Amino acid sequence: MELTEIPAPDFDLAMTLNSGQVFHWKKIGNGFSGTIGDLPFYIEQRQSALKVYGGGTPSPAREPCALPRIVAHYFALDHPLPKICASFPDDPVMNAARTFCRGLRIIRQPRWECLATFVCSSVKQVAHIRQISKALRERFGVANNHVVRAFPSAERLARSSERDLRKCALGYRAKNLLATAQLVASGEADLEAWSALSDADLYKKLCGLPGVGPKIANCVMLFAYERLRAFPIDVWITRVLRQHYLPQKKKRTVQQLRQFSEAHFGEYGGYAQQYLFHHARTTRAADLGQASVSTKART
DNA sequence: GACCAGGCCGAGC
DNA sequence: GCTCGGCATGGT
Repeated sequence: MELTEIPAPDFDLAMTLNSGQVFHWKKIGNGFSGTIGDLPFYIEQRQSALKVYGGGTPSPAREPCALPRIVAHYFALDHPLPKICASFPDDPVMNAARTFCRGLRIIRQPRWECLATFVCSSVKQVAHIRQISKALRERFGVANNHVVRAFPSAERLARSSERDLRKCALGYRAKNLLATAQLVASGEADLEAWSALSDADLYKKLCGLPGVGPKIANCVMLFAYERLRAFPIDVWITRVLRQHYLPQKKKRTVQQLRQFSEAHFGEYGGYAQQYLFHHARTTRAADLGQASVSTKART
């Protein structure tokens, strides 16, 4: 394995990998093992630098200096994070999230891997999505002699069956994953070509795929197409918006939440959303943990 | 052992 | 156009 070190200012590796945008990185020692596309990596953060072991076996097809570029691109180290955070609205909830999530970046994920993973994500907790990602990689991914296998291609999953996919604890999502894999494998859904589309057209295309609706389409736009405005609204964000931004006796409709968030969070709304999501989810989980501990102590 | 989870889809209004 | 139930499964 080659070892390189790359500068990574304004970046928190653990925060980014644990924020619920990517699900396959495994904590090992002081760092994380995972893949970027088909390449295996082990990455440790040392202050504002990353120590990168990786890329698997060096191949003549790849220039030696390519690895730092691949890593820096994946973690979007070129995103102007101070400017992005400064663009967030100035209010108590957003400010708390911004402070809590310092160094969190929106990763540039491979399109198919991101789409497939989020098709599997509906009404699943983050911990379970990780399990599904792992199961799919181990059952269908190519062995790479590494801790984490690469995500299986659309072609590979298209050749599987709903029965086999269900063995990865997918439940009813198996049918959608298979159908979407077949559309992508056949070329009918050309994920790479779609990167040239406008936000609105890309959104329509994604929503045309089995198992993809407004929420998952926005996740894929944000995490795989670098549409940093895209604002996925899941149960956590719905709670945040209803509690802190649009409190009202009469429940706001999903439509109202969409209109508000698109207008209110601006150019980097997707980043703001991710900060709000991760902060809400993490602090809520901590609260629940505390509560159960104190309950136990009392009984 | 309930309750909940990064929703989507078709059916019935 | 909108609301509502069904869908599988495991973590908390």
